[in-house]
Formats: sequence, structure tokens, C-alpha cells
Amino acid sequence: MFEVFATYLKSKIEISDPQLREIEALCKPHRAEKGEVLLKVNEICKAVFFVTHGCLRSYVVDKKKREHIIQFAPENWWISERLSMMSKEPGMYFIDAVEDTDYLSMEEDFFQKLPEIVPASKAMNDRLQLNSFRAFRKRLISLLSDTAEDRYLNFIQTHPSLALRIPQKMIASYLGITPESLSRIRKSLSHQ
Amino acid sequence: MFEVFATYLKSKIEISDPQLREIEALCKPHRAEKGEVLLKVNEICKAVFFVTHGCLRSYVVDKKKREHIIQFAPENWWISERLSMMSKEPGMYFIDAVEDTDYLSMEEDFFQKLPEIVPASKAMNDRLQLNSFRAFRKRLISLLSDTAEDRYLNFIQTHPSLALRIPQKMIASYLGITPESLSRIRKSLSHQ
DNA sequence: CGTCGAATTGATGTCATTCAACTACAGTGG
DNA sequence: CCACTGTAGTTGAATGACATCAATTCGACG
Repeated sequence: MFEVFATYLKSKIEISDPQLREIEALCKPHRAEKGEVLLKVNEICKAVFFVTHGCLRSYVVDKKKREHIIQFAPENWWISERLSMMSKEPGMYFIDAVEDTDYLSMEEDFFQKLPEIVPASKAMNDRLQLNSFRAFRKRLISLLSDTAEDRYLNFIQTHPSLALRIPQKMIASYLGITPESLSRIRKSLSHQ
Repeated sequence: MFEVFATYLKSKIEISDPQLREIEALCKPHRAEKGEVLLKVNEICKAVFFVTHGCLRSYVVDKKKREHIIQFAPENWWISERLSMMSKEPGMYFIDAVEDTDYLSMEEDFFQKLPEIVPASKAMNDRLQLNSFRAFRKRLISLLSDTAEDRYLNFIQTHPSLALRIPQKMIASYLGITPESLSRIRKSLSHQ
């Protein structure tokens, strides 16, 4: 299970086997059954998760009890509520398992020690932060500019494999529409 | 004009007059007439702006030529496209003046040297980044959860003074609706 | 095989857009 | 100083996009 993460790291930065062993000591492996909740709203997020197999999701629940998915994290993705973790304030996210999932959890000390073990990881971490910000911005602009159909097409284009694995109602939630609307959009697209 | 920024800094961090003089040397004062463009799409953003008087805005323009305002920056606000600046890639923002505006511009070296001059500024900068991220996330969730009326009420509540200064069509653009829709929302709110 | 949630479909409703007309007012040049 | 012009804001009518509610089918899984 750590192997997946090791491969991920090797693809991102120059790293030796002894360094990997040091890092492994900072990662806790876990398994979550489908539907299992890893983080609840109002909890202070204390870890970042790296998915090695399966899929996690983060989402918020609004006053009308509707879920809005913030992010999916399939294999080789990170997921967390960094804002809550960094500010040590209660978060607004739930994180749970979309499928049976294997993942590693890394706590605060991981991010302190990682750059000591591998200096180049600082740049990797910065890049991850930037990409996360970029993704938020892209979605915000897409919600302002695009129709639901455009957003769906964009989703299946940028996450083609996810679109096949994830229940449609979750894709709808991610896109900000109802499952019924997504079903109709798909129907109309299939007729060209 | 630098006085405004000095006051701002003093409210955020412990800072001495000699330190302020060093910082002043890194800030260029400017004036923009209403409508003047400070940054265009596809340019690489090379500076961050701090508004001392007036108001700037950042916005994107979609394929249908519609403007979507990302941020307003009245007095004591920062505005920029950090993502473009940090990655040195062409940006997607326009930045222009909503009113006649006085502002300071700070380039890359400002952010390198500031923490050398005032170590505590590192924390301030981190906090600014977090707040910017938080604002994006809040807006994203609001677009997913709230009606246009809710978003408008939220806007005038969190930016009461802005709502009076800014043309309604720009508020509409920020909220993601047409000026006509905002006009009707305001009318219906005035009848309770 | 039966059950329960996911997905589809239809009918209808609501919210926001679009297009057009009109008013108000600010800025410009004569 | 006034007339002209353009932009902002309002309003109406028609349209469009998506939501809601209800009924049905589909499909996974115990």
C-alpha cells in the first residue's frame, strides 16, 4: 500500500530508498469501507489523506440538508481540509468513502519533517497548494460562466475514468445540479 | 499615500518607523483613472496592488464576452493574480479601476525582502493567502447552495459600504446574475 | 428472489435570462 | 449653459434552464 505512494513520490521528486523508509514511518495506512466517514463537519482536521486504492470525497451540507461535493479523491490524489488543519479551526467538510478505500493519513509532523528529509518536497507541496487553489478558481468561474451541460462535458473530459466509477447523483452534486437534471442532460447528449 | 499602508501594517504587525522606511522604498505609488486597465488577460502578473483610495476590481471575460468579477479591492485591500505571479504563467484576469484610485504596487522582491525586514510579516502573508482561499471557497459553496437573493443579501451584509459605491451591474456580475435580475431582486426586497 | 437505492421519465413550477422599451442622469462638446 | 449622447437602471413579456414532485424502471446485492 505504501508502494503506491512511493511510486507517486518518485514521479514527483528525486528520492532515495532510505528517504522513502523515513517517510513511510510518518504515514499511517488505513482502510475505509464504502460510506465510512473519516471527517465530520465542525471537527478540526488533523490529517491529510492520500488515496492508494478506491475513492474518497469531501462535501458540505447546506441548511436545506443538500450535499455539495467539493472534491473527489481517487487513487494518487490527496484530500483533506487544509484550511481547518492550518488554522486549527473547526471545519465545514465531511470526508467519506465513495468506495472501499485504502489510504494513508499524514499528520502535521509529516509536513514539518518531509522537507527536512527531502528538501525538494517543499516545491512539490507548494505546487499542490497552487493546484488546489487553481481548481477552486476554475470551478468558481465555470459556475459563473457555463451551463450545466458545459460543466458536465468538462467534468467527463477532465475525469473520464471517474465519470464511470462514481454514482451519477454524486456527479450531479459536484456539478451543482439535481440527479434528474443530469439524467436529462446525458439523454440529450446521447441524441447528439 | 504610503501613510495608509503604514497604518495598515501597524494594525497587523509590530513594526518600527525605520522598518517602514525600508518597506516604503519597495512600494511604487500610482494613480489610475476610472476605467484604467492595470492588468490584461494573458499577461504575466508581476505585481500585487494595495489600494489606498478608490477601488480596483479583477474579472474574467468568458467566451460569450460576459464579465465575471472575481474580486473588488477598495481601500486597504490587496488585489492581484497571485497564481499567475507565482507560477509565472499568463493570467486570466483583467484588473481595472472602478473609481479613480490611488494604489501601491509591490513586485516580487517586496515579498522576498519583507520577511527579512519584519520576520512577523511571514505570518501575515500566510494569513492573507488563507483568507483569499477561504473567500473563494465560500463563494463556490454559496453558488452551489444559495439563491441569487441570498447571495445578494450576503453581499450587502459583508460589504455594506461597497454595495453603495459600486454600480449595480458590477454587483450583479460578482453575484453571477444579470443586472436586470438584480434590479428585480432589489425591488422585491424593498416590498419586504 | 426480493428489496432498496439509483436512474429515468413525465408533468409542472420557479427562477433567472433575454430582448426590448423607456427613464434618469452624467459626461461631452458646442 | 444647453443640447446631445451614452450608460445605468427599471420594467414588461416571452423564453429558457433547471428544480420539484411523482411514478416507474433498472440494477446491485443480501
